[in-house]
Amino acid sequence: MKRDKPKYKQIVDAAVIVIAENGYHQAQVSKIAKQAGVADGTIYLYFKNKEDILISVFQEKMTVFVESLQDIIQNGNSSSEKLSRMIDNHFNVLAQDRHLATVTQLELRQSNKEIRLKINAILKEYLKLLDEILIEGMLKGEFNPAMDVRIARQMVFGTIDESITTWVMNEFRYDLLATAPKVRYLLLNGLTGTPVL
Amino acid sequence: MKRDKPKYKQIVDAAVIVIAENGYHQAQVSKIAKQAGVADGTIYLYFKNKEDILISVFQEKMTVFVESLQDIIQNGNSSSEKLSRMIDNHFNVLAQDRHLATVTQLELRQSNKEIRLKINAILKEYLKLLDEILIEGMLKGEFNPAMDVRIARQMVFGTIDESITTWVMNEFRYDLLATAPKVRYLLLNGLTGTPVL
Amino acid sequence: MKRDKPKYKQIVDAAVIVIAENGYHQAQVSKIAKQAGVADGTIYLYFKNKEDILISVFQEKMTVFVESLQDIIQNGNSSSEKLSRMIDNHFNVLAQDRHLATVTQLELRQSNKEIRLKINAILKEYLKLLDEILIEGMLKGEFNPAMDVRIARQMVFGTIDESITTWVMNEFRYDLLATAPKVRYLLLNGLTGTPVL
Amino acid sequence: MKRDKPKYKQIVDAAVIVIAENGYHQAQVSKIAKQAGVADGTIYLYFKNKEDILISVFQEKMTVFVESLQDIIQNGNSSSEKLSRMIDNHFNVLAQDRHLATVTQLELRQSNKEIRLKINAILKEYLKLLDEILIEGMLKGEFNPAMDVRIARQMVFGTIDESITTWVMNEFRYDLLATAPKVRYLLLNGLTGTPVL
DNA sequence: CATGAATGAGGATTCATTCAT
DNA sequence: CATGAATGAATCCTCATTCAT
Repeated sequence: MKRDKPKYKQIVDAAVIVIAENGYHQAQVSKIAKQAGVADGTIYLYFKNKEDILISVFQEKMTVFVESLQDIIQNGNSSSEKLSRMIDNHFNVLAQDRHLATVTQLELRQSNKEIRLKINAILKEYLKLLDEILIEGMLKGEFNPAMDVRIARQMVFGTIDESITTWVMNEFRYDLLATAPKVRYLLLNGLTGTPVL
Repeated sequence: MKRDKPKYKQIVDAAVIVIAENGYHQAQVSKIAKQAGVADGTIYLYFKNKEDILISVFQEKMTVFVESLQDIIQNGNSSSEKLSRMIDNHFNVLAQDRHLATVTQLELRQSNKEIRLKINAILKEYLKLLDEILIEGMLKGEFNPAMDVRIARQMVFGTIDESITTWVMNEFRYDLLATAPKVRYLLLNGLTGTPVL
Repeated sequence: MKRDKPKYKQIVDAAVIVIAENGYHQAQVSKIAKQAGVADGTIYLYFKNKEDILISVFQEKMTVFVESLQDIIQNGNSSSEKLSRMIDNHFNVLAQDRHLATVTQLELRQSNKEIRLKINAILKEYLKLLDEILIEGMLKGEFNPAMDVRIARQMVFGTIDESITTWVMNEFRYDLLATAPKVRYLLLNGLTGTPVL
Repeated sequence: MKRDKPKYKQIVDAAVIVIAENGYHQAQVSKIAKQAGVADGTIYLYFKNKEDILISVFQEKMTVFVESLQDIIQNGNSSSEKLSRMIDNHFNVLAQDRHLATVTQLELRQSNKEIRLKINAILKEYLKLLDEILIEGMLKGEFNPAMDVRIARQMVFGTIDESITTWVMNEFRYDLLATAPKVRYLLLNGLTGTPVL
């Protein structure tokens, strides 16, 4: 499997650095090759084309999220606790790797529709796990049993995503982690803090 | 004022169509000119450069949102009603113009950092109005007076944005408008539906 | 005759200023029109095309040189005195109008071969008068009767031209007029200062 | 060193031909590439941009002049002999390569100020060698010890330049080489042929 | 496996000129 | 006579990808 060869990871990591430091549109294949310490042509022994590199970057990094989330789901207690830990984990990973945060929140979104669709397909696995938490919570009565799961998932993910993107756009000027509990609280209770009928 | 001349609007509208139908990176100036029914050079009598066209597209269309929202704020009753109407308005405008939805949710985000920053600056005005609604609601006791407005705003906008983007990515396959009341309900009440302490 | 109409001269003078201040390649028709205080289209009521403007500039200004030289030839005494006065005149006119010097020595030479050929045709009249002085001097025995007039003319004109061009290129940093007598002396006596057999 | 690679010279030579045959403003990069037998993109592996090609053309060809002149200075006897050989050499090189003559005398002068300044800097080396000959001759008493070297240099170079430019403009219709000894004679003895006091 | 020199398609922008008013 | 909005042709350069070594 090519994904186990050392140069594969070498190139993926080089891509993250190059994209974070130069921006999506200035991340030429030759720059990535140089950063990875290989020749331009070598890239094409491990990746079909440039698009394949970008998607692989997302895939490799997403794996970390998915695995953490699987662990959280298996070892958590209540659904709201799982949700909290999912939020914390999401914020933590990106707060600790600003290169990665820049790449996922800003740069990779500049890719064309085709790539974005493939990225979204990869993201789906993560969102499916989120759905699991939500559904479990609904069944258990922790979450509103009448809510639309899709909308709920979009609210959770959209809020997290928007928060982190804003943080990146503001050049990491404030403490992202302090935001996590507030996000959790607001997602659970909504704007009113008490149910509106 | 050039922005009042008919050709200005003609070109902006042409740009929306061309970008929606061809994608951001395939939206050449010559295509926009052709769609607008003017010569390539005419574009440059109304716009400084291609970037200026793209920003103007966003600005012109954003004006519709901002003006509607200003109207909603002035004529609405309760804060939660204003929020509801804001959400409805946002969904309605884009549900009725799929070209525009494609452009704002997918294509325009492929632009480079410079353009994105300018787009974000325009967006701020809209978000400021959203903040007004939220703050008013907190003062009136309709919204949780203890909540962090920034996070609340990110939740509202992030949820709306994520919902619409998903709809566009799924190629408009379901009824977006049916989503609006659910989004409203979930934003107000949160996942639990009852306050969690 | 169009050349007697006030706007004709107005445009020619505007062209000199615009070319001197912006350079040949930045001297657009619209800039010349603006400087002349007329509309772009008006230019074409007085000139066939842009090339026609440039040639007219040279022609109008060359007239000054030619008329002065005709006067010098008619009123001078010895041939070497005529030559001296011709040199002085050439240096004087350009020393007093740095815009004109910039235009004739640097900017107008950036024009294409076609224009340069037409400019050279206009220059010929001036060079013919120079030939007259030289031939008269040869007949009178003031100048070497055995010399090749064409080469002699090229030496005189080439030396003057090179001197003035160097002065313009050095941004008028030294006194051009102090150069005139030295040029005259060297042209008459050559490098040796005494005849070489 | 890129300048030693065969393609470098190949492209420079192609540029001379293309410029000579099509004129400066019609010498597109793609034409030069085609003439050189390489792809357009290959040009940019050897040259930074089009301006770099043009300057390199002048530099490469000027090197021939400078090296010949250095040889002449080292191996010549009297100063006037060195001057004669310098003149002969200048005329010879251009008489034998009409493409080059067209390019240096007419086409390259159409370039913008930036390029012209760089070309002039290259030319200075050549003129410095000319100054050496003149100064040596003054010290030895072969040339007028009282003359202004700058003016003398301008006379020598201006005369040669004017002669060759005229020849090119007249489309090589007469024998340039026959001109060389006359130029030499006139430069040394001046117009009078006998000293004027 | 690895290299890196070579390829060549593709697009924003300027500006001389026209012509309806 | 005068205007100035509109025209549209024309070109340098980048960079993903290939393939001979």
